[in-house]
Amino acid sequence: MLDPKFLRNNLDVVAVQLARRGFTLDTGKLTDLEAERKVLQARTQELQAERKSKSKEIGLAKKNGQDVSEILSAVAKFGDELKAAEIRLKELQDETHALLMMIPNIPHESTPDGKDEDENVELRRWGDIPSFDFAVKDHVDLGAELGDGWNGKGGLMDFENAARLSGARFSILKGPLARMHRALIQFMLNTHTEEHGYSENYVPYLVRPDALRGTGQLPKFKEDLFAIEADEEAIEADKQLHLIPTAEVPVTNMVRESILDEAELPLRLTAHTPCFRSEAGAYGKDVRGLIRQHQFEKVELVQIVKPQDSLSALDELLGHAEKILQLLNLPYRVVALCTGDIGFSASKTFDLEVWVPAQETYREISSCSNFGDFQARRMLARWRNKATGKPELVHTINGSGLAVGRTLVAIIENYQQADGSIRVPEVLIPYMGGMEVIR
RNA sequence: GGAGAGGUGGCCGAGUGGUCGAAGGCGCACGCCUGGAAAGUGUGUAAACCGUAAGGUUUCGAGGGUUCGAAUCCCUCCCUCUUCGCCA
Repeated sequence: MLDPKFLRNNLDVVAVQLARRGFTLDTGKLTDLEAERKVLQARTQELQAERKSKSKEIGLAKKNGQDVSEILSAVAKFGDELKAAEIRLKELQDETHALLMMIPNIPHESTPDGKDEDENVELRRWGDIPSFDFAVKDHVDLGAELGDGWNGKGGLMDFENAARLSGARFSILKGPLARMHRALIQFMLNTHTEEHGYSENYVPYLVRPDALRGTGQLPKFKEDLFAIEADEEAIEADKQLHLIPTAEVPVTNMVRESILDEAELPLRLTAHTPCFRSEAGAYGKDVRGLIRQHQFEKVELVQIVKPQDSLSALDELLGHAEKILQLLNLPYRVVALCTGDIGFSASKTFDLEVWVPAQETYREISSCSNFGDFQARRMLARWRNKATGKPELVHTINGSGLAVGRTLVAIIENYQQADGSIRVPEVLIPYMGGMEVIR
């Protein structure tokens, strides 16, 4: 959420900044709401102050054994007006808040302008794109042909069977492929906790709407989430559980409604979780196979930092994600997302895109964003500034380190051999019980 | 799921209808003391919101109710702890 105070005092400036990302701010609506709110709030508070002082008078008078009937009737006179004012004020505040919750973050000044992903800016490339002296296959074909005879049928990557259980966009991994998937998770977590200073967390996969509002998935992106069936009462009480679309939600919300000591910062948190997304995007070659699933695994990196540190922390976190690709020797590039492509809550985002040989292109494998105080304000996550003695909003940063399924895709395709077998990346061999090739 | 006990400021903890946003302690900040530190000691220190400010409003798990007035009384719900049952 944007700072409501800043917003109403700089409506036109904010509108211009939001226009950079293609969002049209309804300034007229906000102005109208604000005008009515201001008058009403002043009046309401005036009446409340009146009631408060009168009530104190009554208390004193009673104690002194004086007659209070005169004061009582004075209070009764404006009771109805006060009640009506309070109700209307609440309505106005709720309406304004609902509007505010639908407004995306302001892009950071360093975020390049652009209307969509075509205008993202490539910053650098790493690694050598492998050349093959045979026709490369994609991971779907490779996976289906691997493990001949393994448990009878279906290859090591089986979408047909998964579809029978769960429908489209689910997958089954078997044998050494399932193990490599698990190996990747261990490898990523070990690297981040042992080399990059993150603390490991195990977190809930089901969360309440408040947590999702905190990080920005709600209220605007309800259709992308899987919700658990709940009765009217639970929904009314705002307790309906949702499957997490990313570990960002439970991990970032670990600091919600708290005031952190300055000495505790920065917090570097990591967690491996499954992620569930119901997004019903178009099918096509570029989302074939394991690329876009309703259920996938991810190792997430989150940092909670002081505002002045967030830009450098984003660079640092990006480096931590890059390190995984480097250790796996997977070629990738770093892309700065333009204003038209950054997510709702983000002010600045770098994507890591890994080389996918079968598509002869780079595909997103990690998205690292600085949210500024946007999520912190929604969560009421603060730190105590020693200089001022006051609580101030933290800044939040997160990124995938990495998406496990897509990393598996990248390994399968980049490490494929002419006979359809897959070499195991050097760093994963210990995690694979010494296995060097998957056949 | 049953029974019992609880949910108060950054933390602990007092407070059962009125001058309570709330004693006391811890922590923190600044000062005194000290060669320096610790100890001791003095003062200050909840948050959110409105307001340029002065100042004001709200908040004692959440929501509703009673009342001129609620941390305090009533109702509903949530959560935590203990215990029994069940279970991985």
